[in-house]
Amino acid sequence: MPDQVPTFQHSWIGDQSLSGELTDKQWKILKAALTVFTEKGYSASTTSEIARVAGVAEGTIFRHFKTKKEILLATLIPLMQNFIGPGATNSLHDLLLENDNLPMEEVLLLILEDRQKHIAALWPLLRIVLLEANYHPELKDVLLNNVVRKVQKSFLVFLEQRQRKGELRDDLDVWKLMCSIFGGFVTYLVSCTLFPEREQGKNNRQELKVIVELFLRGAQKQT
Amino acid sequence: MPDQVPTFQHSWIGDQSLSGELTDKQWKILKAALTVFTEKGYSASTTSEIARVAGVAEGTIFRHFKTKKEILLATLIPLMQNFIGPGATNSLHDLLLENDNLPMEEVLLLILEDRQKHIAALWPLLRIVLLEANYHPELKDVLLNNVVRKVQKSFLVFLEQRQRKGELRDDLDVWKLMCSIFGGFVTYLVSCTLFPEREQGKNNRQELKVIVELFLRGAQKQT
Amino acid sequence: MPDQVPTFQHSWIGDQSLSGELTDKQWKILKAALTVFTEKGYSASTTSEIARVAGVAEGTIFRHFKTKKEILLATLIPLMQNFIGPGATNSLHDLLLENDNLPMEEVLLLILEDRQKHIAALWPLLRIVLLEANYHPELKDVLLNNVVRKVQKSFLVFLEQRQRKGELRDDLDVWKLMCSIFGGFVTYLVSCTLFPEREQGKNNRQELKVIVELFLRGAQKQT
Amino acid sequence: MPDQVPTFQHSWIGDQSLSGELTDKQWKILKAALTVFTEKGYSASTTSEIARVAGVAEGTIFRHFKTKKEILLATLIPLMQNFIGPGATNSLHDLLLENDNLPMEEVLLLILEDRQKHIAALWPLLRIVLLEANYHPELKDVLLNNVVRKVQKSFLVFLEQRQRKGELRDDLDVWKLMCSIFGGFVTYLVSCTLFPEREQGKNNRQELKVIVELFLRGAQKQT
DNA sequence: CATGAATGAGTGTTCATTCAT
DNA sequence: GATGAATGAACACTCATTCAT
Repeated sequence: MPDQVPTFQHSWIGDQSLSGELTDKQWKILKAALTVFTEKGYSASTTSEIARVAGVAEGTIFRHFKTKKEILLATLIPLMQNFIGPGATNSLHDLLLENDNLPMEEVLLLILEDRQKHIAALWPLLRIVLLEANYHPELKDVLLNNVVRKVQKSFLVFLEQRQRKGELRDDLDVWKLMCSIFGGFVTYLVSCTLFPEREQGKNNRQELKVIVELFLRGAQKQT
Repeated sequence: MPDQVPTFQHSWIGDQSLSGELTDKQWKILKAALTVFTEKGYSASTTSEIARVAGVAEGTIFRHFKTKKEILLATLIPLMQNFIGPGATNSLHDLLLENDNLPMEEVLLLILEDRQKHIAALWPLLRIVLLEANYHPELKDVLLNNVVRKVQKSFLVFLEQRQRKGELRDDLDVWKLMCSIFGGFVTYLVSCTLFPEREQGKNNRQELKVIVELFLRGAQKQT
Repeated sequence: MPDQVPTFQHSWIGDQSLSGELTDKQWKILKAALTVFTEKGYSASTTSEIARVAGVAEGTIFRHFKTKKEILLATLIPLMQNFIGPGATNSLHDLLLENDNLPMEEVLLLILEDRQKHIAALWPLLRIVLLEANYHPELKDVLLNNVVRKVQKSFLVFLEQRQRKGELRDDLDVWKLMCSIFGGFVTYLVSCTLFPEREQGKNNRQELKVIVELFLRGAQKQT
Repeated sequence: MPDQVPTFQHSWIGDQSLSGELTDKQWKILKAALTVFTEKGYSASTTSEIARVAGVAEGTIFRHFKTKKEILLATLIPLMQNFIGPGATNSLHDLLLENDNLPMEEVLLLILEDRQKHIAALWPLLRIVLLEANYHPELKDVLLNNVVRKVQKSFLVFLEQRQRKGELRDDLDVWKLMCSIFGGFVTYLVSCTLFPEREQGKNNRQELKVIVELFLRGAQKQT
């Protein structure tokens, strides 16, 4: 996955790499750190293993990053800022632009399919971000501001548009609409992972369609 | 929270406390361990801090638990089996029994209010369980079998009843119904925590009502 | 082996058991200590294992012996004084008395056979005594004075008798005679243990006979 | 003693020092370990004392040796393979070659004198090897194969030669001849150490001569 | 007198960090 | 800049010894 990341463009931790350029060494170290953190979590990872995986000497790591914690931040924060965040909204944005005239139901299905692919590809990275954000406020802040809020915003914008178009109820808070569709969708993804037997042999697109339909028409039996 | 736990009645790790009785010392150690794990996570916690918090010598800990990991399991597994799991279903069960004749909408509201209180009370505990389950398969197993499956089941039973009564659509998988209401609800709770400013001055019960209403009637504008 | 030890009659370590009587508890502890020390050596043994093997509480041990080291001394010193030492000389003494008129060659054979049996029976005990004597001067003293010197003395007395009878050269130090026969014999025993394949299918008594014959007639080819 | 050891040329424990070169630090650690083990035995020695004696940090030890036990093996095994073993046979070999035409009696005397010096110089090392071989099969194996068997072999070869020359009885197992002279000699050495008063004022060479003479001519009075 | 839970100094070992080369 | 040996504080865990019951 990191191979698609062009370069870390914006901010950086500490005083190194202010230019936004990453040397080959730094790149190798961060890639290695991500691999190791992803497998064992931050606390259970050792700098010596990161060095080994990166193919550099242990001392070299501390020439680029003052502490182990700085490696964590230098790995995850740029990834959130430049990769997870943008990645989460860009494709969404394009998708919405290109399908502005499609009916709600179909656009939502496209969105969910796109999100599903995206999340699956990013899962190991997302997992470590979500886990470590619990113990490192710096991560939590960036996660909220650069990922969560952005995703919310594009969703909200989309929902508001459709609301204005008259395709969605306007007696309800858009926020709750988002909770509903997003929550239903994520819970479905999680339950597919936890209980894979339940989804065996089913058509994924068909299943997502049901989620969308349920969101739009509601659970109550029509009389 | 642990103060409400009467005694750990069922299983226990290793051969100690098979009777389900916890000595005062064991209780103190586990309570301290829970506190420390909750604050720092398992890996970053030290047995010496647990001992300090428990007010016992470090050696005492190892008289009761062979390894640090056993402390983790001995803390979280019984809590899941005897406290989180039952706590998650018991009150739900009673609630459903007592309100069998209430309309869907009202019962769901009662359920969500009850769940919200429950989750809020348990949050620190739930958080550490969810986090550590990522690194300890033993925890994941118990979490799935003693908590997740149980909660699902009571939900499903309830939804199926109402489906049979004709109050819910029967052209849909109950499982998806559950994903929808459960996901919408949890996402709402999470977003309240992450963005408290959004809920300020709002009536909680009123908000939950909207969630329920949205679930039942759907997001699409009625024509 | 300890079952044959009647009671520890003489000295005792510390102020307990001056009477020479051993309570049942003390007996059990010392027997257990001997077992454990014999298997793992003193340093690698733990008082908790001794207690377990003895079937008493760990605290009970320290009611009878002030320190772990005192257990070692209380176990091995009386055994050397009352069991190994006497055992090494008594049977020898009897054997010599009863066979005063037998020729040198035959008596020596009887002696070696008797010693071989004795050493084989005592080996685990002798081994721990010889090993720990290297690290505990108190043990070394008792070993020298109560075992080594005694064995030497009976040997020397015997050899001197035979020397006076004209059966042994009197131009040589009896001491050296003893070194020769004793050393040859012990080396033979050790090599039997280290290289058991070498003795397979051989008649033990015949082998000992060769040792004796070699000692008496020498290695040089007679012309 | 270690100062005479040039470098450890052959095998080594683990994957360090395969080249047979020892860094200064490794050398210091092993020398310190040998000192401490020699004084207190393996079990009673602590890695912290070894570090102190070696003049390095405790952590440094574990950069070179994975466990305490590996220190023991890395110390004693190469010493047996490259120092004790060869040292035990080399000088013997030369001695026999150079004195092939000397009479048995004189060669044996030279051998014993040489062995005596050798053993005296090596005694602390030999002692710890013999003691710890009782608890560590790996040590026992190397001791048997690289020391004991080698010494035996050179002895046996020598004795067989002399047997063929007609200087030793050929009606006897060479093995027993070896037990006899070797055992008598070692027992003499041991008794000199245990009872130094006995040898005071005596001429060592003269004493060894008696041992040899006794071995060759036997203890029986010639008529 | 016997117990065994409690102790805490000490153990072997790890690891983030430093620094001479 | 890169190295990797060295560090030493901290870690999980052990165990001889104590002492309230």
